[in-house]
Amino acid sequence: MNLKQLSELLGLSQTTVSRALNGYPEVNQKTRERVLEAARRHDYRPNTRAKGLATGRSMAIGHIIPVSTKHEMVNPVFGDFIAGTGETYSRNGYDMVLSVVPDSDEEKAYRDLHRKGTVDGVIVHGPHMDDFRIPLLLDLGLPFVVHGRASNIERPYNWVDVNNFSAFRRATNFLMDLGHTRIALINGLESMDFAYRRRRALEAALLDRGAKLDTSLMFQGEMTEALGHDAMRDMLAMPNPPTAVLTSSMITAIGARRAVDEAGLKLGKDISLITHDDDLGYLNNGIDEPLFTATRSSVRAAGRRAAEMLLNIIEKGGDTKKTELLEADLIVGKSTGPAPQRG
Amino acid sequence: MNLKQLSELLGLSQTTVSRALNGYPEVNQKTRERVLEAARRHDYRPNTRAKGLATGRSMAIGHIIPVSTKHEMVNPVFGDFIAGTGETYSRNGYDMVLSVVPDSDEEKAYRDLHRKGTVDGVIVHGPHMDDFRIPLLLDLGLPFVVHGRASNIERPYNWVDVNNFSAFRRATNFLMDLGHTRIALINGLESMDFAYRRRRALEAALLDRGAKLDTSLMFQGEMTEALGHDAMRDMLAMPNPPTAVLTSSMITAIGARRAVDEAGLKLGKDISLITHDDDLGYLNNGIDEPLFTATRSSVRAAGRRAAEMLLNIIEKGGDTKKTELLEADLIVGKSTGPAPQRG
DNA sequence: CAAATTTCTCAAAGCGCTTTGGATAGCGAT
DNA sequence: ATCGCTATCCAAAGCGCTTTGAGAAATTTG
Repeated sequence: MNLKQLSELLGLSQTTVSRALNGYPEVNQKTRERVLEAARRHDYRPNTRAKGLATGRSMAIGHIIPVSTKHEMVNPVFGDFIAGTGETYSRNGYDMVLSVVPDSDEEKAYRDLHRKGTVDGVIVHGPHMDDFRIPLLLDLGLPFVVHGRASNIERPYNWVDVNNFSAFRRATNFLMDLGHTRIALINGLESMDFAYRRRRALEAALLDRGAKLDTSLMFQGEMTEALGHDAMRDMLAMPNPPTAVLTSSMITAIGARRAVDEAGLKLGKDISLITHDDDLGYLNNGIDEPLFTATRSSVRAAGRRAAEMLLNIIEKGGDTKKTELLEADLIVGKSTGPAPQRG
Repeated sequence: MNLKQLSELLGLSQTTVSRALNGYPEVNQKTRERVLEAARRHDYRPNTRAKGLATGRSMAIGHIIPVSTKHEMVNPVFGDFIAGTGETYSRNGYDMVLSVVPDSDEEKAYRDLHRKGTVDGVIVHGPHMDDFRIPLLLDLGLPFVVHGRASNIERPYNWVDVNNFSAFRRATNFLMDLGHTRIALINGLESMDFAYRRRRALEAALLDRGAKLDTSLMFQGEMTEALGHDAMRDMLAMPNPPTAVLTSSMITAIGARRAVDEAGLKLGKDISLITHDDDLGYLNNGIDEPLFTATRSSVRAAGRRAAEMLLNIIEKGGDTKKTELLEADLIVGKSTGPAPQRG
């Protein structure tokens, strides 16, 4: 059933039927009802492509996921993030189109999405400190929102980010209040902007109180369980191990905990740990009392906000760039305690 | 730059340019080269919607992700699976469109995707034993491939699945060879087909050797860390705890390990554990020696296979249904050992 | 050299929708 | 009766592409 058939069936023109369905005023109330009723009865759905061709809109938002041949890993946070964006899209009649491309083709993928008119806008994931995608998209003129920020980029753009700096500063201060001064960091790759900010926050908080940052306690890498485990194991084997550790993800925290267990130590007593918690559905940090003390910020909620911002930009236009900084909660759990006294 | 402009620029008709670009034979080699060169130089990309409208194809595959308001959880496996499908799609010029919908609207979502012509086919995730989506899609006539199977459905359909039954039977036999007879199962929700099959496999393997299945050792639920932890903790508190446990996911296995650690026991010595491992990028099961003994099958590879099957069906047609059963590897790691002798 | 093919190119229709620019009818006002 | 509105409706153009059905030019054949 298409528009033509529907209109013939009703004895009306396509124009009138189209207007009736799309809520234009210049159509009699009676006919509008007749049209709506017929559309419902025949389960009429306008063809997306035809509609898009006529309106110049695609009613779709793109997400590009680069995969590297070296470390072909999908960010575990990704599923929850797009669950958030996706909710917003479908509530507003948009589709989400995902492109999984080799990272060497990433620029081409954005250009194609734009030239081919597949999407009305895109969301950029996991920005690096100096991310080429931002100037690229600004130049293309394709509406976009970045989940995160890129420290080295001057030109304004739209973003939604969690305040990584304040979160990790608070976490550091919390540990120092408990008497910790040797604080390690098991971070994501510091070419990623969020990781860079977290490290800087730790550094700043330590300096603020006259403590020093020990670079031998700084680890970075893909945030796997193995990274957390190996880093923690190596630190515990040091002559002078840290008394507290910050980790950038629940997954690395779990790995770190394994190393602590293996060493026969107890988390929150022998060594303290604070992790960042993206509040992923399948990895919740304890129901009643949280397992880990954590800086928590729902990545799913961030997805919702980013999508809302993008749709708003696409529909309302407006040339001033929008930004939104989400604050993380500091949730106190069982993994932190006073710094142990050295004998 | 669109077709019209490009053809005017070349002094050719749209017909000829279109044919030259799409590789039709009835165009002079010289002109074809001229056209291709001009298209390249002006970075011409045909508009997706216009092309789709003309051809009746959308060059897109849909994935529908239902979210329940009760347990709004995104399957952690999902990210890797669509990484697999997505690779195949983009290699073949297809887009992937994702729809996140409240589970109450799921049927409508499939119908809409079909009526609106948004996609040429869909992939169905996580089938239940008696999944309404399969007859629905068969009736709609929308090409689809199921990742998994639905035990209670008779009509043939296309699927790609891992052999859950043989995997869990092998795992059970492996444990029994080590002397274990009290074997627990921490499963996914048994309304899910894969979970049902795994339980049946355990049951069959036990019966085969004259052992009995103890229903008090059977757990099921969303496969979270907490499920694994709580189930294991409860079992260890039993008067007669199991000596071995099967888990359905790495995440629950991690939770189970935590309970074992908390009880001061040692995995692979005091209690054995075999988990199913979907070989997720961020959760790899040890580099050199696997942490957990596991039945391993890459969900990403399954995604690739499912996508290839679907594209093949869409392009080649053919009415006989295709199926593909992937075998899981049994990987021996540190979490299993001989059954402890009771004092 | 004319006729029959083959090769190459094009104009125009069509995909299913929106939107522009009228047309028509009804109605009170002149 | 005429005019000016307003309220409704419609025919047709257009979005950017593919494809059908022909025509012109080049080539082969008798």
